[in-house]
Amino acid sequence: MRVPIRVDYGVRALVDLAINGNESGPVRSVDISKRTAIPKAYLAQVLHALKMDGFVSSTRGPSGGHLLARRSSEIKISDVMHCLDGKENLIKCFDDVGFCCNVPTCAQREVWQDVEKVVYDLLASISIDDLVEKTSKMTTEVNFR
Amino acid sequence: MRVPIRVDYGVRALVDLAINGNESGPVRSVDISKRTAIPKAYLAQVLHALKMDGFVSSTRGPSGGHLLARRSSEIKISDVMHCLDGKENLIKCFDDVGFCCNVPTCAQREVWQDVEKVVYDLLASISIDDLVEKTSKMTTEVNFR
DNA sequence: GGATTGTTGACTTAAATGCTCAAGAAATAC
DNA sequence: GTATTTCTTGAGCATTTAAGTCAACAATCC
Repeated sequence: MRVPIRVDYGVRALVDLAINGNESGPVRSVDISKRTAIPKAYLAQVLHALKMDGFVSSTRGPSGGHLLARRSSEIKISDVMHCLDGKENLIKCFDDVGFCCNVPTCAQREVWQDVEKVVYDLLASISIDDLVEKTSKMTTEVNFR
Repeated sequence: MRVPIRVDYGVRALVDLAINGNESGPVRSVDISKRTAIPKAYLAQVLHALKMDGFVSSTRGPSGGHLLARRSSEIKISDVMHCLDGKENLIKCFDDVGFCCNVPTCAQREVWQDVEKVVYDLLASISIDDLVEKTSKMTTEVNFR
């Protein structure tokens, strides 16, 4: 059970956009890549997926780049997870009807469903903006040393 | 993010052992396999892993098989998870020192750690015996129809 | 000895993951 | 217009993991 790194990449990119994307114009993916150490070409894919789900907007050409399409406080980590980790379930027998043999008396179904819910609820309680706040606090602390 | 089916297999096998393994003797893996629809040879591996971690005992030869080595109320799903899903972390940068570039100011580390904890806590609150109880209730309900 | 059961390691197959590359399309600058 | 810059998109690649099979083996019981 592992969170794909691409979800973490997505969160990092959005946090970067929230910090560095302002009215002065969009942020180039190359710059995000440099700051976050996410491989350039891979980040492009991640950003594109985030665009498809309406979290960022993009413009091409010189002075083009990406911007948040929603307020950072309105993007929850659960959204990013859903966008980049797919829409599938924690365990296969939820999607695959007929995958689970003993449907009527399967007690552990509920367990995995509960796990799913608990994870989702936690991630839904954290927004990109929360992470921006936290990051700025951490940075301050580091600078004070 | 998906729970490997082998964890579910492990839980199913333990529940089966709790129900069908009694003082009359051990349970053959073939029988567990038939009842749970877990592939025979694969189940053997799962049972072996469970044995290595002290959850079941086994005897070979005719009238051999497996038995729970602990009380079913004292085996938590989190134990099974740990046994069969490995000891690694939810996201790679926890194990891999140096994998994460911006260690001092990485806010989302904490997020993934929280997810991990919340999942673990939930699974630690459920025992094999709880599932046995639940299963027997569900079976009764089905039979009453 | 022969039947039965678990043990163990080697293999196979399929899929997912992380990543790269290159040809394209849109926007801007000249 | 052309050149340049940026995102777009599909293809491909290497590695790992998951799920499963198989066969030789070891222990146990009759």
